[in-house]
Amino acid sequence: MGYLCDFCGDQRSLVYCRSDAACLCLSCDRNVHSANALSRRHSRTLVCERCNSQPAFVRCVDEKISLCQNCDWLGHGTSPSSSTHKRQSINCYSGCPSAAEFSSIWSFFLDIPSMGEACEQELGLMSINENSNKNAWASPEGQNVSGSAEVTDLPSKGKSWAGTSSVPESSSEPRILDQPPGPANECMPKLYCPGKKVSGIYEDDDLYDDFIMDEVDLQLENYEELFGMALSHSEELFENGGINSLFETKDMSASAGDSHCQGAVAAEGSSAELVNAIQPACSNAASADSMMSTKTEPIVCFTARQSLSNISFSGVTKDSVGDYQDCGASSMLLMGEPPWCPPCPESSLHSANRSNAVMRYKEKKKTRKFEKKVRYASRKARADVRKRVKGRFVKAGDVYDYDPLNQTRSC
DNA sequence: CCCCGAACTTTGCCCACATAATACA
DNA sequence: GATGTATTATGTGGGCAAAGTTCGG
Repeated sequence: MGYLCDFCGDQRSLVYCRSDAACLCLSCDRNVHSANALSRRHSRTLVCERCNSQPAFVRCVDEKISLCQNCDWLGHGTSPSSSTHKRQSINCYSGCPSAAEFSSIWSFFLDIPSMGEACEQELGLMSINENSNKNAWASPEGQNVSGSAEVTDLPSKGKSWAGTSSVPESSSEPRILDQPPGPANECMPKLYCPGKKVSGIYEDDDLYDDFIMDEVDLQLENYEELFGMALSHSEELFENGGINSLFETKDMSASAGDSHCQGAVAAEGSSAELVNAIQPACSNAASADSMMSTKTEPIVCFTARQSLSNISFSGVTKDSVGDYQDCGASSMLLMGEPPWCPPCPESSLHSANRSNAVMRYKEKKKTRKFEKKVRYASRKARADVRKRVKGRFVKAGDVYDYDPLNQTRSC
């Protein structure tokens, strides 16, 4: 990734696609992401104008520059003078927005010289016809209408998510960025802690009042049919790094009963408000891989499409649930109760069912095959016939204790 | 309920080498 | 820009050791 478009190698890259881990010019962005419904859902954002390699996460109003989290910290976190710069979070988009629509997403859109030019050239005649589905266009990562939100504390010091595995967070609630980046990752867990009133996240959002996973029948018995349909899709998403579901905890049983803060939830819903309310925890977030590698903070990102009473989780399959190690997320899904939901009497009524569900889940997981994907069949073929000593390859001609071909030993 | 040790399970590393990827002329 | 050569990086599987987990006393 660099200054030039990863696709055409000709134009300047302006947009970063996390799913493709690619920097693209507007023209290629449109071409690539109008190919099919899946690619259209790829979430994109601006490229950091400083390092030109990472997705921009915030825009410095004073400097008129879009920055990734790392560059933001380097630029604003270390210098007292620049730390007071006003910054806006940059939100993601999907679909193939027109110039006007870009402007509505990013109020600063036309302030970006290269964007303005490119836009006139490349997007002038574009429309959003193919995005008749508002959801595809509506920011899958939960930007608000303006497409940008002023934020205060940006995750920062020592938490460069670009290079490490921390997860940046942002809030849908506009906040002023008048302070230097503070300690990272403080906000995200708090956002979803039960019992903690999170200002701005829930209070203005009626939808959230109804967003209770218990209403969603996500019992284990259903997960086959629930996830089955998403299987192929999710595989592609996982392969492409376009992961909507990011799970990372170790112990399902522990987290299953854990009502305390288990992580962030990002959702892409039919309701923009819902989206706004919950997705920002992961919006503008680290690339999927960095999120995946986050060991310290359990992260749950799911995609809810459709009404709340009929949520499906794209990107979450029965396998992906298991693949991510019995995590809080899977338990959440399987138990039909969000991890941030405080214990309540009703939930105890279902404890028996839950135990059964967990048991069945564990058994299923036990028998599940972890299929390894072989990238180079030729290498596999060679490895399959290579002689070994205690499992290790040996030089040709050396004594061996295992020959896969005839299961004999030379010594 | 807590602690300890044994048994069991999971994870990650090692090896050689063909081949893919990259750099350079 | 196209081609050829040299160098570097990658990936493949079975066995082992270490780490982690479970379970019974």
